[in-house]
This record gives sequence, structure tokens and C-alpha cells, in this order.
Amino acid sequence: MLVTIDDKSLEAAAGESCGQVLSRAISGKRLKNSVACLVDGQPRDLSAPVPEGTRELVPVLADSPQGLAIIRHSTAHIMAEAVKKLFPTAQVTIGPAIENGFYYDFAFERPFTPEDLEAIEAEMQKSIAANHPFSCTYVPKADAKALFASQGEAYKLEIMDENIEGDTVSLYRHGAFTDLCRGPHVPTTGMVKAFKLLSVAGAYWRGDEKRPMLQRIYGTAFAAEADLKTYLHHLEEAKKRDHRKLGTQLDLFSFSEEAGAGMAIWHPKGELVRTILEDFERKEHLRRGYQLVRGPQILKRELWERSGHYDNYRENMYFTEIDGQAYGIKPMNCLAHMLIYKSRVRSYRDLPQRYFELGVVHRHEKSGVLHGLMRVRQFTQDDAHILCRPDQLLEEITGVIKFVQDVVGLFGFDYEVELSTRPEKSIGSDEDWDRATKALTDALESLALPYDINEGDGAFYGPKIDIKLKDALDRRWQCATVQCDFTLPERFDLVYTDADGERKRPVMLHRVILGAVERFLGVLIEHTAGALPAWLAPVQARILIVTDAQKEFAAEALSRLRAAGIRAELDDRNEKLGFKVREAQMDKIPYMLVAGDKEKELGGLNVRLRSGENLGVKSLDEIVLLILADCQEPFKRGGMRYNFCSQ
RNA sequence: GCCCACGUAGCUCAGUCGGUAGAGCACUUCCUUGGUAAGGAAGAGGUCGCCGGUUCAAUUCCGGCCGUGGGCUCCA
Repeated sequence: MLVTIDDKSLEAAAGESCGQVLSRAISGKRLKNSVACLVDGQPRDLSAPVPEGTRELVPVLADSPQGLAIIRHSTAHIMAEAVKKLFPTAQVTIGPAIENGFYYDFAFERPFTPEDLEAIEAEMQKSIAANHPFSCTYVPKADAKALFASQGEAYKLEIMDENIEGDTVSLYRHGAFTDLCRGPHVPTTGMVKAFKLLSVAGAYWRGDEKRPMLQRIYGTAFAAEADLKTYLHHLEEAKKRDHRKLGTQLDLFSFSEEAGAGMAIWHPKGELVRTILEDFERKEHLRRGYQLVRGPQILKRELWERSGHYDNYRENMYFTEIDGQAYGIKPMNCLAHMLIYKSRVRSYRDLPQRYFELGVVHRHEKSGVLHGLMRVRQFTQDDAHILCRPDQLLEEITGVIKFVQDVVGLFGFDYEVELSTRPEKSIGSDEDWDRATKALTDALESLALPYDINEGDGAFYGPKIDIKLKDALDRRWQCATVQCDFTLPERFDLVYTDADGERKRPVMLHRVILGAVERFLGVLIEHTAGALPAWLAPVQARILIVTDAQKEFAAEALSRLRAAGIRAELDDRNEKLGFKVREAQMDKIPYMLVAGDKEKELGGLNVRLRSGENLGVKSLDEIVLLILADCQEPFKRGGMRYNFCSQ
């Protein structure tokens, strides 16, 4: 795999390409599966000459992550070639590889249509069939600018002016198409074995909404046709898990054009799930020393002016007027929590104060960003504000992260952690920022949580940790977050009397665990494909009768299950058992309890799980214990306590 | 907010190159009492998102609005 180059072989390799040296050292087959190589860790074309001083060469295999990125980026070039050939007036801009594919942004006078995409694909196939080599040349920047200027490629000129330092640029050519590019690329276009163009969408030039809107064509490519098929199949499957689809199918929630965009309407089953989840949250917060509080839905505008929300967040807020007095509908819960803190004199002994509220907030999100339950205009945050002394910061942050870990672990999510540090525009002293950032990193490290750093992406008032969960289509949604805040305590003049009798400023932590109940449920529905764990399932058990000879027996069994606290229902319709099982399966009900003559005689019910497994006939007592144990199981595993029997 | 696409029965979708519409599931009634993913028959259900324009005539063409989807920007 790894080819070490000593001085002697480097001399022998003089004038040879990396590919030639590698082909001598490794089997031809392996080289055939390679799309590029790493020269001392740097990705390079196989056709590149071996640079002086090279110590090692490593082939990059087509199906490795790096290999896929190179294939995808090369496919983007082939796509740009096809677009320029079919639509000569289109201007090329940039076309990187991304997580599951690639895109290329074009400036063109009319929108691309699905038919255009087909034509582009066909044109790409021609280029691939021709098996053009990708070649790299280094030219003076001035020459490259002359070349792109002659082709009317204004965006490429801008990139050279603003983004490329030095006097030399690299150009990649295949067939008749030349692009400004750093590379590397696959050796020839024929190495692209499997690709598909997926969609076209608008995208701002340089991601700036004040710049022109370009057209972005998304596509994907894989090392082999089978991998592409698998991926496309995965996309289809993921769409079936879409929480918007399942929300309708399972009758959990809906949106109504009449009610308004971004306003979820919770149906009985959905509201039940929410209630169970919120009840769980209240208990877990109380266990961890939080206090339950509740603020008003609208507060006087002056308060929002004082907090800075009016200046910084006004476009996202809704306002109203009462008796000539202006009010703002809360987009956040912190203000009332601070008023609670201020309602009496606080001693250092009183800290930390941890105020928890399932706070309903309204935010005027731009219409284009609304997305099912994931992005709505009214939502409920599991919000808390912790007011503590600076010396308590580390312990409080650690406690919050541990809390998040417990909850995320309970549901078995994949997640990513990001630490965002001080942005350019920020307030507060260096000392405060350093202490807060250190507290956040110390907390992450003490819990051995891997994390990425988002330099300069913190809030203007303090650094933060974000935890992002993935949805069915691999999109990331921010859920939990912990933010340090020195500003609001300042603005609202929050103080406590310290041991030395001095009045001091507490630090405020803003934090959420689930984030928003709505978003979290959206992600959870996709994560579980709608088969919610038994403790959260709106209907835990459904009794299915075989004939109406068991109606009475089944009704009796139902009331016994309900008396034991099981959320059960009865399907005594005049339908065949197979039909009822099918419906119960589609409703994702964890326990299907069949009542036939046999069961009636034995005084029990036949237990079928939604996995299809049949546990045989069990007594009602056994069934109750079975379901309750199933409900407790995730909590036991996570070392949490949540008592179902007390409900 | 921006670019593009879409909006037909409760749900999933056909259809109409301008002459007011159809299927499956669901719903109601009847037959069927059937043992682990769809038994049968009949019936009912739509001002084709809303408002305007063009036209003898608009669900169909045009415009505006509302809503949804894929992205961009922004965020829990």
C-alpha cells in the first residue's frame, strides 16, 4: 500500500510520474483501482512528476473517502464541460465535492430544466466514453486571466483576483474543457464509472444573499455502479422515513394552510407523545436541581429594547399592542427568567439558580426556511437559564453536557459536537471569554467528547457548544446548545452578594437539551421510522379480536391493561385478523395482542411484536410486566430514573 | 427573503394540447365470523389552493397572493 522512496529510488524515478513509480512497486490491478496518490500526504495526480525530496507515495483507491472526493470533483468538471458544450453562454464558477456527491454552480440566462439535466448527463457520457486524459499545467496568472477573459468567465477572473495568491495558477484540461482548479483529478474521464445528476437549485454567489443567484446542479458519483444504486436506493428509503410523511400517516400532527405557515397542529396521538416527552423532561430536570418556572407569552417592548433583542432580533419578532402599550411576543425565554432572579436579593449561597421552562416561543422565520417540524414559527424550547458564580461555571457546563449525553444516549442518536469561539464582533473582556471558553473545553474534555471547533462562530455575548443530530437524509439539525452569557446579567444588572460582602455579577448559561420539542420529535420520528420506543408510543398495545365471540373478553382485558397504566386500545371491528394485524403494523404499535377462542379459554392474549416476532400466549399480568419492563429498559441502560407507574 | 418546481376527494396519485373530472386506500351500508401485513358488494365524497385577467367558455392560458417541496442565506 505504502511505497517508501529512498534517495536511490528517487534518483531512479527522475522524470517519471507518480503513477509510473507506483506501478513498478504495486500490482497493476491495485493501480487500476487508484484514482490519484498521496505524495508525503499531499493528494496529487498520478500523472504528476515525483517531486524532489519525496519520502513516500500512497495510492488513493477509488472507493476510499479521498478517492470518492476526487472522482466526484472530476465528475463536476465533466459536467461543466457538458454544460459549456450545450449552453456556451453559461459561465462556470465553482464545483466542489461535497459529503455525498458534488455540485457545480453556473451563471446562465435561463433556468435549467429536468430535460436539460438529461441532456447534460448524455453529453457527460460521451466525454466519459472518449476517455479524455485530465492534464494539469501551471501557467502565469496573467495568461490564465487572459484565457478566461476571452471566454467571458467573469467569475473565474474574480476568483483569481480575490482568492489566489502568487503569480502561478494551475489549469486542468480534459478534452476541450479547461478549468481553473487545484486538483487532483482522476487520470482520465473514463475512470468515472457511475454518476447521476440529482437536482438543480438556486445558490448565491459566494453564499452571499446580496450577490447574484446562480444555478447549482447537484449530482453524485461512486466508484462502481452498484454503489451508486445502493446510494439511490438509500435515498428512496430515507424519504419513506420523512417525518412529514409519517406525521400524516401516524396521525400525529399536521399543518394547515388556513392556520398559517410554520404552525404545527398537534393531533391527539402527537400531543400524547409530546406530553410524555415533556413530562419526562420535567422529572429529569427536577432530579438535577432545576426549578420549574413560567414566564408570560408577551412582554413589554421596553424590556426587549433593554435586552438588545429589539435592536438585534426585531425582524424575527412579532409585536402587538395593548391599551396603547407596545408588547413583543417572546422569541426567547431568558427575560422572564432574569426577572425571577431579580425579584429578590441573591446571596452567593443561593447560586446556582437553575430555571427551567418548556417555553413556547414565536419567531418570524423567513418563509423559505420552514421545513416540517424541523423549522417552524411557533415552537417549545426545553429551555433553562443557569445563573451561577464564575467558579461554578465548569461544574454547571459539565452537568449540562452530561444531561445532554444521557438524553441523546437514551434515544441512541448519532450526533456531532461543535465548539464556537469568540467572533470578531463581540463584547466582554478577554478574561471573561478565556474563562468561559476554557470552561466549555474543559467540560468537553472531561467527558471525552470529540468535537470540532468553529473559530469565531460564537454568539456575540459568549462562546457556545452546539450538538447536532442527523435526520434521515443526513441533514444536521442543531438541538442541544449551551451558551455562556456575560452580557444580559450586565444589562439587567443582576447581582449577588459574595462571601466578602461585595456585590458581584453572576454568569448566565442559556441551554436547551432537546432544543425544540417539535424539531426533536421530527428527528426522532425519522430516527425510529415512526416506531417510537414503547415508553413514548402513543398506543402501546392494541387488542385484536379474531371474531366477535371475544368482544366481551377483549373489552375486559382492555380495561385491565388501562388500569395498569398501559396505553391500550381495542380493535373489535368486523374484519379479518390479517387485516387488523396489517393496520396495527402500519400504525407501528409495539404490542399486538390477539384475542381468539384459544386465548379466551386460557384467560390470556397472544403477543405479537411489531418486529413480527410472536411471543405466544401470555397472561394479562405477564403482559403488563412485559410492557412496563420494555418502557424502563432504555432508562436502566442509561442509568436514568423515570417512573412509569406513577402516571 | 431569494432561485426553481409543485398545489386535483381525508391520504397517495391519474387526467384535461380551454367545453366544470377519475383510480386505489380511507369513510358509510350490506354480505362475510375469518387465526398473525389487504375477504366481497354497493354508496357517498371534489366551486381541480385563493383572487383577478384573457375568452362565448378557465381546473387547464396569463398575473398576483397563499401554501408545499428541493436548495441558498439565516437559525432550535
